Amino acid sequence: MYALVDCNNFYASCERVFQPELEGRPVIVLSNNDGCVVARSQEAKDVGIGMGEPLFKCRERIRRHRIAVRSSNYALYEDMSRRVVQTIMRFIPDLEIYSIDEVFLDLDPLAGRDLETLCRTARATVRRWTGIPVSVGLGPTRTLAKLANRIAKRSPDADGVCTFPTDETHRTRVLESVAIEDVWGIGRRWAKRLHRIGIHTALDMSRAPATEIRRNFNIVAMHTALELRGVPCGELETDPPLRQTLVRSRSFGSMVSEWDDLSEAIASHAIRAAEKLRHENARAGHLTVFIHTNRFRDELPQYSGSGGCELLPPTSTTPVILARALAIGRRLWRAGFQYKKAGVMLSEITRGPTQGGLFEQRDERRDDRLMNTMDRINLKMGSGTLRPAASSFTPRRWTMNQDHRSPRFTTRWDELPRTR
DNA sequence: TCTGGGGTCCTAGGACCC
DNA sequence: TCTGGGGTCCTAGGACCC
Repeated sequence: MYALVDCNNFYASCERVFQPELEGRPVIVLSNNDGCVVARSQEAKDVGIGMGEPLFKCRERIRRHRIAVRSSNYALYEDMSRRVVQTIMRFIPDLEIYSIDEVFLDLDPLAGRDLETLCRTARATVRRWTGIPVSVGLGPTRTLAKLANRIAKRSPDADGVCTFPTDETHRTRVLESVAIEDVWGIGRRWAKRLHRIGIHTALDMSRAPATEIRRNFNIVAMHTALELRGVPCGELETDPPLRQTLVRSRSFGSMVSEWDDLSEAIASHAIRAAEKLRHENARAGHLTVFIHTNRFRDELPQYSGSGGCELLPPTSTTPVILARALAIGRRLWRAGFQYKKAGVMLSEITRGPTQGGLFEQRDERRDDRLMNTMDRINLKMGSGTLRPAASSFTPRRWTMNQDHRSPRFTTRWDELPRTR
C-alpha cells in the first residue's frame, strides 16, 4: 500500500503562512522573472486564472478580482517543503520525496495499523506544525494513490484523505469517472493517441491489453495501464539516487547584446551550479553552456548555440568550471543578436573517488580546501558574500525581474516575520 | 512591453565491435 | 532467389513530470 501526500496550492499556501491577510483572497505566484503564473490559490483558480498563463495576459483579471501577486520565493518554499517532509516522517518514515510539494509513502511496514487514520493524524499535524494544508491519497499502486489524492482534494466528504476503493463496483465507478488525460503519466500527446484507439477513461486504460499498449506506445504507458489495474510497477526510491544533470539558467530581465553582459550572466550560473554541486557533495565530468535569443520575438534575428567540454578530472571547483564556462560562452557569442537567456548544465555527475587526469596540474586537495572555506564563509555571512568578480555585484540588464517577492521569512535573520 | 526552470525515461538509428 | 548473429555505445528527439 502506498500513499501520496500532496500540498494544496503549495506556493500560494506558503505565502499565506506568514501573510495571513492573504487568507480568503485569490493569490497567484509567478515564475522566475515574473513571467507566468505557476501557482494559484483555490480562489484564483475559481476566477479563471490558468496554470502557466503569462502575467501580461491576466492583468485585467488581477485588477478586477484584487488578486494578490507574488514573485516566486524558492528560499521560502524549499524550507517549508523540508518542514512538511520532516513532520510526515515522524509518522511514516519510509518515503520518497517526489517533488517540492509531493511525497510518496510506503505503508507496507505499517501493515496491521489503521492506515487511513494514521494518515489523517499526519495530515492534521502537518497543518498544525507548518501551516500547510495537504491532501492524502492511499492506494495499492502509486498511480492509484495519485487518483485517490485527486478525490481527497475534490470531494468534501473525504476531508482531505481518501483510500482508493477495494470493492469492484465502487472501483469501476471511480475509474470510469477519470478522463484518461487526468491519469498520472498520460500527457496531452498520448491522451490524443489513446482517444483515437478508443481509450477515453482510466477504466478503458485499465482494461486494455498490456501488450497492445506496449506496442502502440512504450513500456512507461504499459506500466501505467498495469498500475491502474492494481499491479505495482517499480519501487519507491527511499534513498535518492545521484542526480544526472544540474542546470542553472534564467531568462534575462531585459535582452542583452554585449559579451560583457552575457558573460556576467554565464558566470553567475556557473558559480551557482558549482556551489549546488558541492552542496550535494558531488563532482561533474561534463559542462555545457547554452545561450539563446527571444523566441517570442520572431521579428528579431534568432540565434541559439550550445557547447560543452569534458571536466577531467571531474570537479566542483568554481574557478575551473567558471573559466571553462566563460571560454565556451565566448565562442558561442555572436555580435548583432539580442539574447534573452543563458544557462549552464553540469552532467556526468559522480560522488566519491574519481579518476584523475594524467596531465592534470591542479592540486585538487588545495582546491577542495579553498572551496570549503569559501562555502563556510558564505554560509555564515550570507550567500554571495565571497565570490568571483566575473559575476556582477549590482543589478544589471540581465538580472531577473522580481517585483513582488515576499520576505524569506524562515531563512534570513533580517527577514524574520514580525508581529504588527 | 510583457511569455519559467528543472528534471527523468524511452526509443530509434547509426557507428562500431567480434 | 538467396547475403549472419549478437552485441555495445552514443545521440537526437519525443514523451512525461512538477
